[in-house]
Amino acid sequence: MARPRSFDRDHVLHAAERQFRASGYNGTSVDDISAATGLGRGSLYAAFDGKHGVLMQAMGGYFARLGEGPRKALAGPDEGALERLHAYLLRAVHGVPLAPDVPPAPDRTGAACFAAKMALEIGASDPEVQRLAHDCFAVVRTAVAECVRAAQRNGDIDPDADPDDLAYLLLTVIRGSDVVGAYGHSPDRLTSIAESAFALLPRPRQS
Amino acid sequence: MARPRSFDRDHVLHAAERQFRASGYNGTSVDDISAATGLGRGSLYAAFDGKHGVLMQAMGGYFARLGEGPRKALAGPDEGALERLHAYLLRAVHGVPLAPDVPPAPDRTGAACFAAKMALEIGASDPEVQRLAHDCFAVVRTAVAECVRAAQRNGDIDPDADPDDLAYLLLTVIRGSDVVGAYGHSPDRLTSIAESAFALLPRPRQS
DNA sequence: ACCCTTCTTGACAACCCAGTACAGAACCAT
DNA sequence: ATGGTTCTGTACTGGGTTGTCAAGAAGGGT
Repeated sequence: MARPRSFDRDHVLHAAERQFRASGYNGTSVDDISAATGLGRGSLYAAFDGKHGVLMQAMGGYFARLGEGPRKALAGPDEGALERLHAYLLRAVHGVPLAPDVPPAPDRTGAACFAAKMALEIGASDPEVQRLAHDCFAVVRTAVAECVRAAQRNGDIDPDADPDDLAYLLLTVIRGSDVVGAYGHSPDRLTSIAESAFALLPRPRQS
Repeated sequence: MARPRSFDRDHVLHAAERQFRASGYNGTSVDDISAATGLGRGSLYAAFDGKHGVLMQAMGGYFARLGEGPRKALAGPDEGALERLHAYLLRAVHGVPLAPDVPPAPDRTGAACFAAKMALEIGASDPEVQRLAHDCFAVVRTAVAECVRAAQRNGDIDPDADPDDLAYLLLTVIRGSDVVGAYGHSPDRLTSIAESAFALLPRPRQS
């Protein structure tokens, strides 16, 4: 018995995310968000509680999308774990897609980790953002570590290696590729970096 | 026959860099810079041409400091190249110090690469910043590649490995450690990541 | 057809910010 | 001492930003 919303919540949050990515948090005004999403100021404040609310909800959505990637790509039987890790690494360095049906980033600005980017800009003064970024890292890290353990059980990775250390290292490579790839380097270069990292994973000694 | 400056140029730029690091570019006002440096607005505009000028000069100073590190730490004879690379990597993941006599970062906000941070925030709309960040990456990358080549000549790294690929990978690890270490992870963790990366460098096959 | 609830829109006021201009202070050379 | 030149600090202005408010539009139940 009331007027329904005329916008799609996720669509709005994706547009806002694109805007935040392109201009940064402090570089985007509420009017920018309004223009990017098509919503008026009032609707934005009513539905998302203003600029910061939009950011938090957009980051929440990003976190959910980000978590799906490693969980789906890395979970599975021990057999093939190394191959899954390989495939995930190659995809991860190219970023997290906005939607499942738009796999490649529209341009390079969409590739870097949204959470990391926001955390670097305002995390120092915004504990919520900081914590969300930390969670984003943790979900990737734990999934990778679990996959490494599976590969070790299958005899594809040196059992003496510490899975958590390797996961931290791979997470670092993924995050670093965001930065390196952000400007001035081609996607091919990122793929090459991912391949190098994968190739250097410690294989079991052949006795 | 004129009044001399009453401030130290580098000191001002360091203070501005700290401020930019802490609040981001768009998050710091000219008044913030004024407060952090002690200079009035007029002096800032006369000496540095406003906010953007301060940023560019601060980034220029950072670039000079950044370049010194790998050049001094990595250059040298083939013998010991691997060890130099090891030492450099361990230091690099902890950031570039503001001054040679203040080696450790005061707090974690000072650790991440200043150029990368600024490029991520405003590089998309500021080609100058983008280029400067690219140069910062290149100087590290080429120095690392050169050191890898030296280590290869000395028989410490697999001669079949591509030095440029390895340099890109190590650069990525260093950049990634900035992001991972920015919030929520201890310096020990960064050291551990650097050690893991170093340990995985391809050694020559023992025949 | 009517009404009530919710959404949407545009405008408004208070505030902050970048950049400029002007007046005063400091310093050095003569 | 004095003058000229440069630096320093502050006040001002125009533009942009945020958050709020009230009036209008739209839809569903009765």
